[in-house]
Amino acid sequence: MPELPEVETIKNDLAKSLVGMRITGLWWDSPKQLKPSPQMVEDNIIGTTIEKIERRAKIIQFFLSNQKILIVHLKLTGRLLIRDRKEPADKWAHIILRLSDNLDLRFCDMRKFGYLRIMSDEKELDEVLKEFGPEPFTPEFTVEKFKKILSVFSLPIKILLMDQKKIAGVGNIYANEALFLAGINPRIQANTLSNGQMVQLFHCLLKVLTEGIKFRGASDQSYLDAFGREGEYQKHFRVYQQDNKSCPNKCGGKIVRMKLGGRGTFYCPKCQKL
DNA sequence: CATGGGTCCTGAGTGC
DNA sequence: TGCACTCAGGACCCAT
Repeated sequence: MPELPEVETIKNDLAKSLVGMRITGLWWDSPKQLKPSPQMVEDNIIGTTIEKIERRAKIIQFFLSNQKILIVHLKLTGRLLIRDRKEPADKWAHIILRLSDNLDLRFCDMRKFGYLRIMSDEKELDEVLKEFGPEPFTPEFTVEKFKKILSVFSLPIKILLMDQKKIAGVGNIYANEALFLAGINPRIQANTLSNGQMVQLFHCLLKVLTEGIKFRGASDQSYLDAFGREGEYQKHFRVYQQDNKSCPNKCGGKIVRMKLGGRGTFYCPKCQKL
């Protein structure tokens, strides 16, 4: 599933290839995934030029020449593929933007949880984006800010890490990996971590996110970049989906899978004690 | 503020 | 071989 590193990779691919392109058409077979409605999206994008493409949290933003912004959330199984129009149809393609130079931007989504949404102006976009917590890799994401957030909540630390309102962009893969690297049990209440543990976790989180970007994301089930290529980070998972394998720290223990907040959670009981 | 449940959706996996 | 069933999960919504 696309998290910060995967969405960042896709955004960079798109920015490289699509800035300056004109949107000439829209095709869809899944109306619910075009918000607020297919007609509204169509009316606001046709004939515009893509001026800038950015990412905030797991959301990709296309800034258009008419000052509207098209945002995309890939959720669990969404893909954005740049294709030549004559290339064969992609599996699970539900929305296609027709672009200049005979290009398609194909939104494919097996589970149909993702969406495209047109924002009428920057103000409306800001209303959405301001709900997110601090963005990793920006100056506002400091160790002090991180510690402050953790100290306010008694939630299990893994649930806090994945809460987009608290910290932006972190999902299940990178939360599991960061907690393992930091040697912190996913169930521990955030506000009971020691200063040292919080500092450690801050650095481990940035480390795994950096690794994820370096390896162009993790293709554990359905993720592909904008050119249809798999990422490599799944080859470097320490604990995510590694249940029953021996702990990478060679502690002699085995990685265990449990449920936390309804989500698959992977950890080493010996290295990440409660 | 915390916690737990339901919702969206469909491919993959299991059991018979 | 095929049918019925369960499971997975990001974000959001609701009730308690």
